[in-house]
Amino acid sequence: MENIRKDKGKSIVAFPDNFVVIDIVVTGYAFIDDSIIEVAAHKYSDGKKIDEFSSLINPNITNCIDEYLHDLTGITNEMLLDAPSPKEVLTDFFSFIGNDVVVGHCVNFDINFLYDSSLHYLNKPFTNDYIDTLRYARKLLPDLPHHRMPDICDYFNIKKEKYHRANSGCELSYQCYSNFLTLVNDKDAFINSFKKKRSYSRSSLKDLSPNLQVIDENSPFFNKTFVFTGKLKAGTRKEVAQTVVDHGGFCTDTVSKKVNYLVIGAYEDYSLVKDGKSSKHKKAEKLKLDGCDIEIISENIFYDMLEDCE
DNA sequence: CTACCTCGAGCTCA
DNA sequence: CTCGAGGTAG
Repeated sequence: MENIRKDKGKSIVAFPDNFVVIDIVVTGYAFIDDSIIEVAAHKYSDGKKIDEFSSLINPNITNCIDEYLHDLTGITNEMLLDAPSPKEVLTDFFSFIGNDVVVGHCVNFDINFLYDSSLHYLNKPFTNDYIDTLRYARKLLPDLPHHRMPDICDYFNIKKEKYHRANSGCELSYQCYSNFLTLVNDKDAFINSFKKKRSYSRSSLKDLSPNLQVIDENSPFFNKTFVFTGKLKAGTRKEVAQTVVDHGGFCTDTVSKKVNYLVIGAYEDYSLVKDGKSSKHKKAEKLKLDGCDIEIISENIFYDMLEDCE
């Protein structure tokens, strides 16, 4: 399990003058059980296609194309009978690609398949760096609900016929790639947008406001401040916090002197929590010893309190 | 507060 | 891969 495909190339964001668009057709998504039955590669230099390669592959597995796959691709079992062996095709295919950067949509998937096949049939890894237009799509068109190949083609008005064949897959990937490049105004900014550290912004429970309705001043929640730790059975923390607020209470993310209740959910399965108590739990116990008005209650007691004021 | 870690879900590929 | 939602430490 460790260090799988350790010599695999990197997924890069770049604007190379020379690259090779690739696409493959496989019998399914399982890397171990399924086989590559077609490959294609289109070589580009300074914006022009200068060469191309494609071939079916005979994996030597009888009837490896079922009805579904035939309907999808148009490839038949008979067509594969005359095709060369994986070893022959892959040798020529990798030789054609050379050391160029590889481009494709969700090409990470193709790379993984090719890596495994290369190891298996040629006894060497596939190490080329690659540009995955799926990453570009998600970055440049964040509002699109999906970023599958047909979605991207529709967005750019690219005609997609028989795109489940390797050659047309290359063609479509290239068109998508070109269109994405036109959307990039500032190359450095684009590259940097992939390097940005992820933000850890968390919507705080403090800012929740009551959902409407009249607030019962006699409710045990009224003007009381709650903090949660662990996973709650009743739903997400925010949802539970909302009900507290609706009953006139407050919620925060941190335990302090102003907190009246700490609700203990399930956190045994959190690997981060050592010696059985979360940091919030320990802090609350300390505050209680110091004489603060803070109650540590179980999740179930909390739900009982909720029921009592329905 | 802010910064960083980690687990899991959803996405995408024929 | 990316992100949301949990955690921790300073």
